[in-house]
Amino acid sequence: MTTASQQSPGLKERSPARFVGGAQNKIDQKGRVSVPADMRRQIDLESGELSPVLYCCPSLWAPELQCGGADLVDVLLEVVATQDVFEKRRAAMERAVTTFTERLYFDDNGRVVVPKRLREHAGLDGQVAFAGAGAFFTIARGESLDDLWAEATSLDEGEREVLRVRSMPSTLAKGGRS
Amino acid sequence: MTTASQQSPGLKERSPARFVGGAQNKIDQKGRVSVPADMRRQIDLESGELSPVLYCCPSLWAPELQCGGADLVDVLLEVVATQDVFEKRRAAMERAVTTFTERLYFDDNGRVVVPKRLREHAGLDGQVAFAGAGAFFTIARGESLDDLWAEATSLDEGEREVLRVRSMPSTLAKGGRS
DNA sequence: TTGCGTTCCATGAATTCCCATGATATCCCA
DNA sequence: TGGGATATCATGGGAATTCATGGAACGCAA
Repeated sequence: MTTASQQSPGLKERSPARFVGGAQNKIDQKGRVSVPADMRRQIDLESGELSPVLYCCPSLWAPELQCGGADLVDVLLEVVATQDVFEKRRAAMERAVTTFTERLYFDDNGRVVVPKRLREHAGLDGQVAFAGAGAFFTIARGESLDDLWAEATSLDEGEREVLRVRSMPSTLAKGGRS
Repeated sequence: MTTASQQSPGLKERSPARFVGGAQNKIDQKGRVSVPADMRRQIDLESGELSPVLYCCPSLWAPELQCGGADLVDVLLEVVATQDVFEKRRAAMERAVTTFTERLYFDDNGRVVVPKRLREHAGLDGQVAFAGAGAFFTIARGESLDDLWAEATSLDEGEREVLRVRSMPSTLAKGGRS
């Protein structure tokens, strides 16, 4: 409600922040990985009656995979749309998003097989990290979760102070205006 | 029937969650904690038809957890969006807010299991303190409620004034909690 | 046959569910 | 307005289920 009114008119009203949390699982020789239960649950939710499917796209910005439900391509196209690049470049990106996205199916243990091409793009081997990113989640190297954590918790004092002050309850007591 | 329930005409029917009050509960070996009944009630309210879920995010500026309903991630992303940091830095922060925020489910007794990573971030063990903070509430080490109280009651007049101004939401100021 | 991909079953560990308990708080009615 | 009856809460422990993962069996094409 609150944020919906601030979004650009064209955007569809979708439930925000579906994928959260992080996890580390193993990928085996055959390329099988268990998708963390809670993320699978989100996919289940969204797919309703249909049998749940995982859409998986190599990130154009990092050695990782971007995954989500049936709306993943839409989501990624929106992301691309926010990029400040030339029209031609953007067209290429849109093309890539649609062309290289793969549709993966779950076995009855909640695993998917990540195709070799995608595995290689993200350098997946042994431990892999799942990271919720709102409208989608990412799969990357196993240590990447710790990297992210380190990055997030390594604020210098200046930043910390700014954050603290601005995030006092007053700032967060939303709902005042609409 | 209290007069406090009168709302100014402009306000939405569905008021945003306001978490107030404090409590101390125990966290057990399995990482389970009872969420104080009144805070749980706020979550229930806000979630409406949906089964109530608790979102739980490690604070980036203190050893504590920020918790709230389904809109917590939105709230935190708004905060991050106000930050004056490099684009790249902000992206990392946004990512952190989603990746390290966990979605927790209540058991029949109103308990949630706090994942190990979050427990460690906040140093939760034994007694833990819940503190309402407006749009969200925090979970921290057990003694911190007393610390908070001590801190709040030991401000000099200058500090007190600053705090008062910063933490007085305009709507509350004019709306008039009696 | 050999290599590759897929489906199925097995297993230990972790997590969730469920019931029991004591302690407060709330209600109700004389 | 007492004070007992009844709900609500916070907490503990054990049973049952889910999860992640490994490996075997199966089918298919080169």
